[in-house]
Amino acid sequence: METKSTQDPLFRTARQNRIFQDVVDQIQDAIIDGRLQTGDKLPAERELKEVLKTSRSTLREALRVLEHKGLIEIKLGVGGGAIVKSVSAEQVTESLGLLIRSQKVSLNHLAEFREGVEGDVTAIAAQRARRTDIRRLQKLLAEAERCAQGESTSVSGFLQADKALHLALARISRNPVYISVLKTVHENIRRYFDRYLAMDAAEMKENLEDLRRIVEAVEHNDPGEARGLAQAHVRRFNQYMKKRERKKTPTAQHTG
Amino acid sequence: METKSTQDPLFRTARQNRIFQDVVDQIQDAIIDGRLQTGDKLPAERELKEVLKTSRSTLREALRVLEHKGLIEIKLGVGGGAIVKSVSAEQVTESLGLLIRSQKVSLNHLAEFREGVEGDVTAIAAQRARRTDIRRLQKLLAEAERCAQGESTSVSGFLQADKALHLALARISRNPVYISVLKTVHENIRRYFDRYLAMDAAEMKENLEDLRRIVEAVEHNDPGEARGLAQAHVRRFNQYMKKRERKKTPTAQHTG
DNA sequence: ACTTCTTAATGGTCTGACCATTTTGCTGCC
DNA sequence: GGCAGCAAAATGGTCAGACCATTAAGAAGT
Repeated sequence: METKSTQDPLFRTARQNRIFQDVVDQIQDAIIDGRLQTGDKLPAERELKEVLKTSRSTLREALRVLEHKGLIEIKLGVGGGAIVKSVSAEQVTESLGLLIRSQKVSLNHLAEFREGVEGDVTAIAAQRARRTDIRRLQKLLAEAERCAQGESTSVSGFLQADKALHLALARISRNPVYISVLKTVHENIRRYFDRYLAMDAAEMKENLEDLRRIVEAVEHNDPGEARGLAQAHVRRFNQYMKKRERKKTPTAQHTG
Repeated sequence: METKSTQDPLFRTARQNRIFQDVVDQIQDAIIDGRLQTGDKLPAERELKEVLKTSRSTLREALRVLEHKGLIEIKLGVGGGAIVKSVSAEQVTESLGLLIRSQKVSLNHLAEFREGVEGDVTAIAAQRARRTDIRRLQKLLAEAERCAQGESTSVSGFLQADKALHLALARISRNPVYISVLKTVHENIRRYFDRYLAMDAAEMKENLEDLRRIVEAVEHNDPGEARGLAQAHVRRFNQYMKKRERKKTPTAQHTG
């Protein structure tokens, strides 16, 4: 059975005696299969514990988990309580973020992944962009331009516009998987590699030119060109980061 | 300020009165910056609550969150307690899985994403495959062959081998981001679209041929060819699923 | 009609108890 | 001496009940 080592475990160890887990499962299932809709409010803890025949502490541990999963939101005070949230990409972000922060993922890993995904997304966007999409891209491009060349150049503003542009491209794909994944990546690039991002004017200009050409390719519905440009853009960006990494003292060493 | 709508919130609402959250943060930070190493054991709840000057229930809510984040593992009995786990990709899987299951993501979305990512991964694998990698692929291929053509054809066996092969390709990339992401996708395809997967012999044979050619391309270090084949393979696979979807009653409609 | 106060619902925390599981080591038989 | 089985203690899991903090809604006063 060669597959044994690679296959995921078919079953998880059945831990009995975890009532809270059962509660989590019950509520989660209800949310996933639609018996609980987004916006619905769960009964108050003191009621729910009666229904579930459990104690309040156990119930609360379950609610904590559901909250952390992003399935419910808990509000305080009168009329508060647990409200079913629409499942979103937030949690994906957090866990991939943990992975990145804990030094399991190097800058190169992330960059390689980004290169592939951003390339795909941009190519798809080039196929699907409508006129309103293009207008939106151009707006963001103008914003980036303003930050890069205007009287008051702003690196952080430029980076923000850059990020917004990438996310806008993801949205044009209209594929929630791409949107979540790219959001995650950008979120974590910003949060954990901010220290490296001190672009000089020349770099910003290069980057801006990249963006301009990408938007142009999307505008002309040229997926191949768009993909290549996006990939080159990511590579360039990564090289800036690596340059900074070499210069500054890395605060996080690799443990591998 | 066009960027406002797209930018992520800079700060989250500062919720005081969430002691457990503070506990979560403290422990998590300790893990992330290395003061707590993988394998370390946290003090017993009754001790830790004294150190943190909190109650056991509050502490337990915090531990529950940390456990769910995959940062600790809790064992029962004497010598049990919370043990620091190495951060892994598990959690990414779960949250993306949630997104997929909650019908925010259609089969087409997933397929499109898969096509891009599997293409990238396979191309990278074709660049990096070593001899041992190739051997491993060939083993898996033989396994798939056995299930598809042998005296006792087994669809589920074939699908498992197929999945294992895709994951093996991801591992050859040696990029943990790709590995996690693909694991997630396959995990969720299997778990939630299983009902569609009742391949007939002809389909299995087609699929097997796809796999054979992919492995061959990887073996010959031909990234372009590998990418194209992988993409075609995903497309074909998706078409099977869609065919099944049309036939059977869809249990999940789209909400938007 | 507006402001302010009161009240009650609800989540957050705390205490202390008991239960269930698991390791450890002791006991006693062979 | 060694091994089976049992007893004890450590530790997480659950429970019940109390009180605190926050919030929205209604009551009261101007």
